[in-house]
Amino acid sequence: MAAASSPTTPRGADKRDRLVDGARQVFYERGVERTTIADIAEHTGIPVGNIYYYFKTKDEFVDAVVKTHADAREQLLARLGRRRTPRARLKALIEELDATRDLITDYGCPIGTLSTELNKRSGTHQALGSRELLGSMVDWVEEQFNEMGRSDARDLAVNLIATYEGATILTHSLRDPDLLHRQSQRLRRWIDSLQSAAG
Amino acid sequence: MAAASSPTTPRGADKRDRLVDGARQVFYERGVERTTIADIAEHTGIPVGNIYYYFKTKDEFVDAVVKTHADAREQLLARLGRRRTPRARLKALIEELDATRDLITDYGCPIGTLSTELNKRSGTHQALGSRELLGSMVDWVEEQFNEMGRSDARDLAVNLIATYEGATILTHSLRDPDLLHRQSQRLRRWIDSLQSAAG
Amino acid sequence: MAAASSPTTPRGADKRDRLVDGARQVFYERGVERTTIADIAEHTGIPVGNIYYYFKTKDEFVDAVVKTHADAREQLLARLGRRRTPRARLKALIEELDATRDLITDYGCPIGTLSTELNKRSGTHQALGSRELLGSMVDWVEEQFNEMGRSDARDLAVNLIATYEGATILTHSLRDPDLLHRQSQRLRRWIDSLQSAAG
Amino acid sequence: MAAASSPTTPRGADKRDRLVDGARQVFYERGVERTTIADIAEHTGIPVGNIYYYFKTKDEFVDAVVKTHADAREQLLARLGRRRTPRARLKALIEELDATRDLITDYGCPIGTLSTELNKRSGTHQALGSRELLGSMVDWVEEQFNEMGRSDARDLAVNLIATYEGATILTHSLRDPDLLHRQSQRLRRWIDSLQSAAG
DNA sequence: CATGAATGAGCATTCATTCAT
DNA sequence: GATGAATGAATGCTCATTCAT
Repeated sequence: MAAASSPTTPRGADKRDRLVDGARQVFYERGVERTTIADIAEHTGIPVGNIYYYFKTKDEFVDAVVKTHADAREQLLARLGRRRTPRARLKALIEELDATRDLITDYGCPIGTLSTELNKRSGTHQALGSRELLGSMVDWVEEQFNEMGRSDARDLAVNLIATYEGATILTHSLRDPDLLHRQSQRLRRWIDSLQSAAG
Repeated sequence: MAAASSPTTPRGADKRDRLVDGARQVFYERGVERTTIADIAEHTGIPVGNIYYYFKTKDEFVDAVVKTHADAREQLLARLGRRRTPRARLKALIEELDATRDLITDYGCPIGTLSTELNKRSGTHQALGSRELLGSMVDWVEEQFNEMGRSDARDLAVNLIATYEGATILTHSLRDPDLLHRQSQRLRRWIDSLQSAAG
Repeated sequence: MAAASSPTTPRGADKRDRLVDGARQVFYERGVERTTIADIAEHTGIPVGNIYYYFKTKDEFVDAVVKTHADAREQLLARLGRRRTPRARLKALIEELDATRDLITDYGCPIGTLSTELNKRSGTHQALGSRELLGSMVDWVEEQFNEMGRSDARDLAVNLIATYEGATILTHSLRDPDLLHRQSQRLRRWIDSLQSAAG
Repeated sequence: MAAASSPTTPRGADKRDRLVDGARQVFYERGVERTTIADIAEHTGIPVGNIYYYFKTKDEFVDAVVKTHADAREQLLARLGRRRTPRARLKALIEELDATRDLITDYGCPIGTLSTELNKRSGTHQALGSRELLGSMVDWVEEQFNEMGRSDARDLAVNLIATYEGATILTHSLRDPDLLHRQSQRLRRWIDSLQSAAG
C-alpha cells in the first residue's frame, strides 16, 4: 500500500509519462494519423479504458507529445548553452543532430515529420504548438549568430535549420544515413567559414 | 454527334484526369491519410461508385498522384533543359520553385509533404515512387554540377535540394512566404559564387 | 450482313446460350451468391452492359441455369429410356452419374449444391424450379420401379436418389472420388438384388 | 454486487455465446453468404460495433459456428455411446436425426448445407473444419460397424451417412418431412438386417 | 443490339470515445 | 482510479442494375 510514485511527482504522473512517451514513439514510427489509441495501449501496456483517464481526446495526446518535443529541445539547447562561444554551440547542435542519423534514416526528423503531419491536421487541430517547435529552434540559432555580431543572423539561422531539415528529408527518402553525415560536415565547415563581426 | 473527347485522348481519360487532379489537390491540402474517397467524390463531383470504376483502391490513387508529380517534374526539368548553361538551369529551377511560395506557405512542398507521408505509410504502400520523386530531382541537379566540372557535384546537389526542401518546411510551419523568397535568393547567390571547374 | 446464327434459332440465341452456359459453370464452381455478373461477363467475354439485354436480373440467370439443368436431365433420361428394362435404365443412370465423379469431388453435385443454395435464397427467389430438378429425377426412378412391379416404388426411388446425393456430399467434402465410385457399385448391386414383382 | 456471470464462465462468454448461437441460426436459415453482420446484430440485439469486439472477421464467425456444430455432434455421440450395443447406438443416431425432421424440411441438414456452402467458399476460407464435421460422423459410424465385426465397416458407414444426408436434401427440396421419416425407418430396418460378424 | 460508364444502396471493418462496475 | 466492454459514426470497397450513345 506504499505510494508507488515519488512524493514530488503528482499521482499518476509516471503513468502519464509512460503514455506520452509511448505515444511519441508510435507517432514517430507510424505517423499520428495511422496510430490508434489501441496502438498506444498495446505499446505501453496500459488498457484503453484507463488511457482516457489521462487523455480525453487524441488531440490531447498530440499536444502532450508536442510539448515533450519542446521540452527535449529546451533541455538540449540548455545543455548546448554551456559552451563558451556561439560558434561552438552551433557546431555542437549539428553534432547532436547528426548523432541520431540512423533513426532519421528510418523515420525522418521527429520534429519535421510531426510538424508536416500536424500542418495537414489543421482545422481539426491547431498546429500552433508545432509551429513553435521549429520556430524556437530558429530563434535560438539566430541568437547565436547575433552574438557573433552578424546583422544577417535571421537569414543565417533560417539557412542552417532549413539545410538541416532538408537533409533529413533526403536522408529518410533515400534511406542513406551517410547523406546526413556529409551534410552535417558541410554545415560545420560553413559555420567555421563565417566571419564573426561582418554583415 | 460531335466528339465528346479529343481524338488523341482515350475515352474516360478526361474523367480519370479530373479524378487524379482532384485527388492530388485534396491529398495536398488535407494529407493522404485524412482524405477519404468521399472527399475526392465531393471535390470532383463524381459519385463514389463511379470513382471505383477508375481506381480500384486508394493506393492506386496514391500511385497515380505520385506519377502526376513525377510527370510534372519531368516537364519542368525538360523546360529548364533548354537553357544554355547549367548555372542558368539551376537558377531557373530555384526561380520556378520560388514562384509557388504562396501555396507552399499554406500547404508545404507538394513533393516533400507527400514523400513524408508516404514514408510513414510503408508496409501498406511501397514508397518507392516517392523515393523517386526527390531522388531524380537530386540526380538532375547533380548532372548540372557535373557539367560545371565540379567533382563534388553530388554533395552540391544534395545541398541545394536539401536547403530548398528545408526552407519549404520552415516557410510552411511559420507561415511566412518571405522566408522562402529570401532563401531562394541566397541559393541563387550561392550558385553564382561557385567556381566552375574546381573540386 | 449475313445472318450469324442459324435460321432456326432466334436471333441472339447463341449469345444467350453462351451466357447461360457460362453462368452455369461459374455458379457451379463458385456458387451463385459469390458469382457476380462481372464474373459471368469475364468468363463469357460478353460485356456487362450487353448481358442485361438478355437477362434483366441475376434471378433470371438463376432461372435459366435451372432450366438448363432440367433440359440436360431430360435429355439424359430420354437417352436412358432407350434401354430395354427398367433395371438396365437405373443401372445406366448410376453409371452416368458415377462417370462425373472427378468434377463432383471438386465441386459437388451440380444439381444438389444448386438446390441447396437456392433453398437458402427463398424469399428473394422462389426455389420452385430447383424443387423440380430433384423431384422429377425421383419421379423417373419411381416409374422404373413401378415398371418392375414394385409397390414400394416411391420409397425405393427416394432411397436411390438420396443415397446417390448423399454420396456426392461426402465425396465432395472428403475430396475422395473413390468414395462415390464404391457407393455407385453398391447401388448397382442393390438394384440387381431387388425382386422384380414383390412389394 | 452479485456476480453477473457464473464463476465457471469467463466474462463476456455469455455474450459471445449469444453471438455464436445467433450466427448459427441465421447462417442456417439464410445461408452464410446472405447473412450480414448487421443481420446477426439485429437477431441478437447486439450492436454491430460491439460484435467486432468478439469477432474480428466474418470468417471467425464461421469458424466458431463450425466449432459449435462439432461440439454438439460430439455431445450427441457421447450420449449415444452409453447404449450397450453398436446396433442400438446406430439406431439411436437415426432416431435423433429423424426427430429434427421439421427443421430439416424448412432449412435442410444444418451440417450438410453448411458444408456445401463452405466448400464453395474455399479460397477465402479453409473448409477444413467443415470437412471434419461429416468426416468424424462417418468415422464414428464406422467404429460401430467395426464393433459389430463387419470388415466392410467403412463402406457401410459411408452408406449410412450418405443415405441420411441425401434424404435431408430431398426432404428439404420437396418440403416433405414424411420422406425423411420413411427413410429413417428404412435405415433402421437395414441396420437390423445386417449380420453381426460377416464381411 | 452493343458497350463503356454511371449510380447508389449495402457490406465488412475500424476506431475514437463513453460507460458500468 | 482502473478496466473490459459498448457504441455509432465513419471508411474503403462491392455489385446489381441502369443509362447514354
